[in-house]
Amino acid sequence: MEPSSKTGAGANKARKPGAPVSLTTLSQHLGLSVAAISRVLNKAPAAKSIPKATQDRIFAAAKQMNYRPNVLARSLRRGQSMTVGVLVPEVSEGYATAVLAGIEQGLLQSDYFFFLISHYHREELIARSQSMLVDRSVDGMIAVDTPLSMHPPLPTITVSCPDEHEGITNIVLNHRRAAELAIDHLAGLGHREVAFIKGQTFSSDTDARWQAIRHAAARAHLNIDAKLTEQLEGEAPGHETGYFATQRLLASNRPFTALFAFNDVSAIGAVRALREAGLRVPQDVSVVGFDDVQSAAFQNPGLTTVRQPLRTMGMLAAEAVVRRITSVEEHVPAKQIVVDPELVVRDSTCPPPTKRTVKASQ
Amino acid sequence: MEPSSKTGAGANKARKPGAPVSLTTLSQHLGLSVAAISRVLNKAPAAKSIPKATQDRIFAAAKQMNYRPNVLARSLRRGQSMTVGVLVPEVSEGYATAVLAGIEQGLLQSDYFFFLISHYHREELIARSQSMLVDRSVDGMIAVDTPLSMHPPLPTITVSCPDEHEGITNIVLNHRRAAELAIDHLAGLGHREVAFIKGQTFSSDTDARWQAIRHAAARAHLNIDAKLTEQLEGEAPGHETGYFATQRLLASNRPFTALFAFNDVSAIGAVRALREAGLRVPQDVSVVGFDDVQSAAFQNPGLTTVRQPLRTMGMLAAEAVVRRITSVEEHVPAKQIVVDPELVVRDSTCPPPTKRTVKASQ
DNA sequence: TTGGACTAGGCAAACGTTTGCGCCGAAGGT
DNA sequence: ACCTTCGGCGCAAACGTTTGCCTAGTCCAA
Repeated sequence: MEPSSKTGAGANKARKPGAPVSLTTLSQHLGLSVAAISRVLNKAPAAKSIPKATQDRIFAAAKQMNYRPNVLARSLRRGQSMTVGVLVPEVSEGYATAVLAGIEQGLLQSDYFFFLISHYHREELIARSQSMLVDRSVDGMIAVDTPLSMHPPLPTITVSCPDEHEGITNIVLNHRRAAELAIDHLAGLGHREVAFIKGQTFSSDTDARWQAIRHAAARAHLNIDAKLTEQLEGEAPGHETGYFATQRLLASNRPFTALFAFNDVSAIGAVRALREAGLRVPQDVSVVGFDDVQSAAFQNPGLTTVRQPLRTMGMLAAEAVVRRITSVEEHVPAKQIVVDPELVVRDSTCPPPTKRTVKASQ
Repeated sequence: MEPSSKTGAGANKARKPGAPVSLTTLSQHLGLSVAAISRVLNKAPAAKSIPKATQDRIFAAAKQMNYRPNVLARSLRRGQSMTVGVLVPEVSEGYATAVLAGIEQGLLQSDYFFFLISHYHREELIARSQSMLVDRSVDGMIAVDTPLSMHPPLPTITVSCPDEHEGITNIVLNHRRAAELAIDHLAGLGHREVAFIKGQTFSSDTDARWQAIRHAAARAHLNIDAKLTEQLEGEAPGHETGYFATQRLLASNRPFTALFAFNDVSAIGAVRALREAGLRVPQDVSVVGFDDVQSAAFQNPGLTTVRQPLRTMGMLAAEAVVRRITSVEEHVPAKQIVVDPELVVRDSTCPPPTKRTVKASQ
């Protein structure tokens, strides 16, 4: 007649041995209601009224039967999936990948998983990805170098996306400082004729970086020759784009003693183009990259570059999005989080050649 | 009294304007049961008995109210989450990243999403990741260059994991052919003293590749000098490992005219070590890499390498795992899927120097 | 007139959790 | 003796789907 024995014996449904063990399984095993078990296992406040002895029984049974909560059911009920969506231009070498590594680390620390989608900078894919992620009930989003197409209905953090969406926190590099590091380095070495390669139009950092460069150049009394600025072209972010941009630069037949590329990958392409034109790096032309991707140190020559703390930026993004998801209070979130660059001097820069006879040797 | 008007007027619960629209919302709007709507929207066989006019009404309302099925509820009910888990050693430049790009593409084509976890080759992390993924109710798994710790209870595809787990399909390179391509290339150029850098012990390809190399060397009547074989050491898969391995090779003071590295990343490190020792690549020492990662072409010199179709391997893995998940019939799956390598000759290889005076110049 | 067969759907159970509320007994206060 | 207050749980609804089974009407043949 006592309820425990009744429920305990009332295990009318025999469990298949292979089937996963649910709260119901446990409740039959223990002669307790699923409610009680759920509360105890989740250490809910209501579990306070349940005596220690019972709690221990519950924990022991859960461990012994290897109970694993069904995340889908829990998510459905709780209305949060412990999942965030991550949008990147693409999974390849370089920028986004390094950030992604940081995101992964940061999210995993808080028990969040993520769905990854790459959109190859195609606008309709960005839109579609955003809504697919929402449909998948992610709790938030992180967008890396991605111009968001719609205003996201979820907590969202962007990395290097300067378009000012309302209520979105942007993780951004201190562009001004970055530009000054590179420009001052080159000017300090004595360079006066510096060529520039700007980023693709679709890349979110392009404008901000360029503004910063102009500012830093003016500050260093360095003249920017419009004829010595080129732009990365094409969708693919590979080395070729930098290679071609440099070829165009060389074709203009204006002499330059240094080149500041938009990123390391294009800088590497640039080095190749210079070399093919018979110019030595750094003796004839110094080259400065941007990002400090892993392979930058192992280029030949080792690439002088402005390091972005990419992995850190990813971690910051992850922490920020989790904070936004879990914070109940709606205190207005920071508009941006600024991280600082660092100049890494390697072997691709040196003082300019003393005689001014340098020219595309052709 | 008619049921339609009754249910239609019976919309007792007013929907919050911001709340997502569910089947219930639609059913109240249409005066139909959720069951009918679900069947029609899913084009279930039972929907056949529902007239075209009603179906059209349903579709129209779903579109107009922008109904999006709740994936969690659906997954819970159906018992499948349309999600697979992907295990990689780490998100960085090189091997795993390229495979990952293929996996992403392949999965997205079939409307599968994926959870990504990297384990940094740490055994306890592999075990933990595997069970976390199972807890997240993934429908299957793909493991890239990962020694699985437990036999997975789910459809699983591995990429380059030769440990023979029962019922697992492994995507694998034709190692024999790969070795022959490289060895025959070097032997054909006239190299007789070839150094080798093997992979880290934890890397799944290491053994198979080394066997294949020995076989190919024997076939080409090329002697393998045990003193001229080194191994990558350390956990991190960066360029440094190749750099240090090459330094050890040089320290042995045995002359060699060519070096076959385990992968491109270590080959790049090797080039730097050689250069620092005063050796020119390729004039003094030819270097052959493996993988053909994106930056290989833009090394200086451009790296001769054995290309693995990494992206394709990822796509194959994705397609295979989807096939395994969705196939009802339990026909024994293929043990492995073999893909073919390709030799990419660039500028890091040439015939050996004619005079045999080459030696570590120090 | 009865009995299929077909049409057009509805009911309710399930999937596994979480959680608001309620119930019962015992202890304690007045 | 009665009321209150806990302690120790249990009931059942809810999250949003999917799906096996049912019903109510209609049409047609026997």
